Amino acid sequence: MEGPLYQRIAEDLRRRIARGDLPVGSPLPSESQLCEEWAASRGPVRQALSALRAEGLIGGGRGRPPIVRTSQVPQPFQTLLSFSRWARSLGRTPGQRTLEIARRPARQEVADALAIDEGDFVVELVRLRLLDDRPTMVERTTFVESVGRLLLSFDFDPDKRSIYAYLADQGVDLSVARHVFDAVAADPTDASLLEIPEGAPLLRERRRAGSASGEPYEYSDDRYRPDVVTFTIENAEQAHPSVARAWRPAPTGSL
Amino acid sequence: MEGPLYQRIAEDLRRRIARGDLPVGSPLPSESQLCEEWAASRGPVRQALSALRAEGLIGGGRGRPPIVRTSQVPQPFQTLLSFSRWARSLGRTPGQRTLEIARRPARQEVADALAIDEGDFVVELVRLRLLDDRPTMVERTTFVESVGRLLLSFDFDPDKRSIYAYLADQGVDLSVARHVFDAVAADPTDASLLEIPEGAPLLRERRRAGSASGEPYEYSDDRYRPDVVTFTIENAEQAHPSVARAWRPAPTGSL
DNA sequence: GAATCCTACTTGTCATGACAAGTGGACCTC
DNA sequence: GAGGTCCACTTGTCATGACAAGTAGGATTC
Repeated sequence: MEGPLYQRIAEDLRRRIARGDLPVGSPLPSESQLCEEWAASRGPVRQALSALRAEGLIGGGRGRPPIVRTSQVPQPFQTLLSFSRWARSLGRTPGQRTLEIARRPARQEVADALAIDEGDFVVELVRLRLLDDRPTMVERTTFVESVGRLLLSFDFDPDKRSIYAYLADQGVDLSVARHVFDAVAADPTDASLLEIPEGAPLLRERRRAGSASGEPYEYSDDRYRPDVVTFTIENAEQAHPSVARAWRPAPTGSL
Repeated sequence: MEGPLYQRIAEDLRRRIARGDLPVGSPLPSESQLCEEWAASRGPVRQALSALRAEGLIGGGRGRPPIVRTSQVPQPFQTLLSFSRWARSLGRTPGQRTLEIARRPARQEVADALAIDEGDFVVELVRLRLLDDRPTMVERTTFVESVGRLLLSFDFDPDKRSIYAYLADQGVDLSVARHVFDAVAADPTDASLLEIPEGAPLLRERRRAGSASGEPYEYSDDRYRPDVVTFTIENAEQAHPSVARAWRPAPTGSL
């Protein structure tokens, strides 16, 4: 383990919480105990605890020791980015049928989103995503060519493996994303793939994702059956909002 | 000004930034200067700067002074809660036509959301919301009776004043909310009010808001014209997500 | 003139010490 | 036993001092 002392302390505590060594509801070691453990002064120890507090992992306050609040902080970024990872985190089985993968010139809308010129080559991927074998979402993703060419390689099968896991292995840094939600009517393709009437309302997520420096790598137009998937924002006056994609088990799910 | 020193320092800096005394892009006073100003040690000063950094107000790093990044931190909670406040923050003119305000027994779905029994009395409010006189959203809001009775009072006109501002004055503490997004087809009422064909896709936000202790006060079913309003989530791997309601000026807005 | 080096200044990290404020339990009193 | 008091222990806040790491600009060298 490297880095500053306070980060090592925080990392160690995070691991102990995640592994259940420090179960939910149990108190953390007191500051003075942590100081002894690490032969550190209170500065780095308090900095580490402050980081965990900001992540929502621990609570507590003056006079009482910090309490473990939750064993795992939700990871909204990965959850919103990868359909298959999200499905598995819910204990459901993701599936997919790749309908088309093509290298072609970018349309205007795509070029705008990816900050390239109209006509520049991009790699487009159209997939039907399934949840427990039920048609759930039609995904039309466009990658800039430098990233997309990795997907055209012969040793990658988009029906077997997560695209994002594969791209991460290849060194593609996807770490910022912007999701815009609206509603659209199902076009004939959507309707036949999702097994709904043409014109039925679909929840559309348009996503642009890219590197930390803001360079866009992918643009996607995803259309969900609203009776299967919803998106949720939890919001409090004095806290950071949390966002999540939610699966709707019953036809008329409650809020 | 009261409270701990570091909070007073942070508050003072926030005010200086908000008032334009420290414009966007300009460097803050160095830590040592702040120490002199406040006759404080580096501890509280750094704690204050750290708070501003967490709020996204300032940037900077080792070796370079902190830079003002933005003069006002977005307030996603209020922005998502109050339509009129959101509209005004965009420089647009909100409008509204109250179609119905009634005291009646709760339906099943509403009772579930408000954690009351079916048949308990609630106050329902149906409003058409306008943006620059264009029909934008149909809002069907239900309040628990203790809150709703405030709206039935004669000295409140829902077409003149923000409901949330009024309720806040009356001591109603709305500070946590949960928003669930999906898509629905416009029913005949939606269609005629929003001036769209029946069956057209609408972006639906179902919102439950309540007190900090989790007691629900209102449940709302809001249906937006997707060509006017979208919702956006900005997401980064190592940062808290930010959420916003967005106005779509052009018929085919870009991402 | 251009590249390099050096230096003053900045923030990041950590140690040590001190006191205030709040909690919870042991203890005592009634 | 009920209630109040006291005290040890916790975290919150702040001061002081030190060194590391990074930046930016001037001085030096080529």
